[in-house]
Amino acid sequence: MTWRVITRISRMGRWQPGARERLEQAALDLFLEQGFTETTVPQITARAGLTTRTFFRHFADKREVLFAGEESVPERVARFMAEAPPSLGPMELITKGLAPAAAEIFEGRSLDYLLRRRAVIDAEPALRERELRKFSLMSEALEQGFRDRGVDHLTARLAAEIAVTTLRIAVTRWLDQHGDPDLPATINQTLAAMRHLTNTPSP
Amino acid sequence: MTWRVITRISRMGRWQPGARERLEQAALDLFLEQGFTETTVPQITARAGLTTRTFFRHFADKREVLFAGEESVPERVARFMAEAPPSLGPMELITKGLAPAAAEIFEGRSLDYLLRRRAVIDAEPALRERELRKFSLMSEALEQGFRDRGVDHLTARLAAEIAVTTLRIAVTRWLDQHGDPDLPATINQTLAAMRHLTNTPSP
DNA sequence: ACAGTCATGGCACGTCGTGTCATCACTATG
DNA sequence: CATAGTGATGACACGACGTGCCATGACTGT
Repeated sequence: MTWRVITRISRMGRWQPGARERLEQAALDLFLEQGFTETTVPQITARAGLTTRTFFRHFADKREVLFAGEESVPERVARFMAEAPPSLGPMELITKGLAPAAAEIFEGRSLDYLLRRRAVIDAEPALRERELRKFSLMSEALEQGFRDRGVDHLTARLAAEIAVTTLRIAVTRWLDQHGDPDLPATINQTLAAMRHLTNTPSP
Repeated sequence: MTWRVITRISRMGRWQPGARERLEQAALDLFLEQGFTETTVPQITARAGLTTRTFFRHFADKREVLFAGEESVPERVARFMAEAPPSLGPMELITKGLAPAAAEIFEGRSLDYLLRRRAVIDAEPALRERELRKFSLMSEALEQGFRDRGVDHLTARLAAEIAVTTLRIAVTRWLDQHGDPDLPATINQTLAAMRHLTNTPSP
């Protein structure tokens, strides 16, 4: 019963477990209901049964509540690349590793959650900025991973950006199609299109 | 009615002309002296001889003062692509058009200004976010331009991202080398490296 | 000379994000 | 069982950001 939940939260408010998750859920719901800008932090914390100050202990700013868990992406990327066969060149590694890596990163989040989250982000330029930064951090981790594998600076940077760009476009297409071809398949399709485009001879 | 336009432009302000430019100069100087976060808007306006309220009439927020003039980039991109020979494919257009287009966009700004501006942006994550957004807007304009030339949706998106990525990396390298090989040459080098990377066969 | 236009000045206000200290539940230790 | 320690939360103050609103004064056109 909603009544019981609310009562328990309001009564035992202090130290109820899952504060972070409650904040994420309340924030996403409110952003969908009334928009990101129109939602204040006190509104989020009130729905989660917490105080404003606590919100900023869990998230650096109001936008970060939509990007929880992504801070581990760079180190996961680094581990993934360190474990890959050293013989693989940059483009080979992207071709063979991007799809499984992306599948690992996105596992555990439902398609419905991803779609609702994207709707909020796409509606707010400030949130799109933050999302671009997240991808940028991922690109930096990729670049470092390539360099650790002996790839020269420029090639590492290019390969990292190509990988992230492909992933971003593939995820967009995947969500546009409501997940119909699964993400790995969409990534490989996008990679194929990228190859075809860049291999076009210029007469 | 050309004389009317000129008159309006020459009358830039209530007391002293060039309010916008003074704000940009004061902001860049202060950001370099004491950092972006440590600089308040009242400090900028005090140095420029204006008030806080006036700052936000010229710039949407504190970060935008470093990106003045870039709001015209998307439409300039659109015009550039509309004027290009329709026979050129996406990759041909990038190969032949990116360098001159970039040269046009960056003309009139001194290398010293660009280097100091980059130092400020690189030191502040919030400013890097905004810069990523500017490139994203440029990419959207490019994508629309490709689609207007009859390119399919996915290829247009890929080509736009490749062009922007190449430009970004080339500008970074160009500034790293203090402008030694000029920007068009650096862009073409970067494009060559991109071609070489993506054309690598995967055994 | 007169009225209109427009950038600026000035003020109030809500929101964001942080510093600081107090409070309370849980835990370890004796 | 008592006590101190730990760690998350509550509560308050505060500066900075950004906006709405109206007043002011210089310039423009008639």
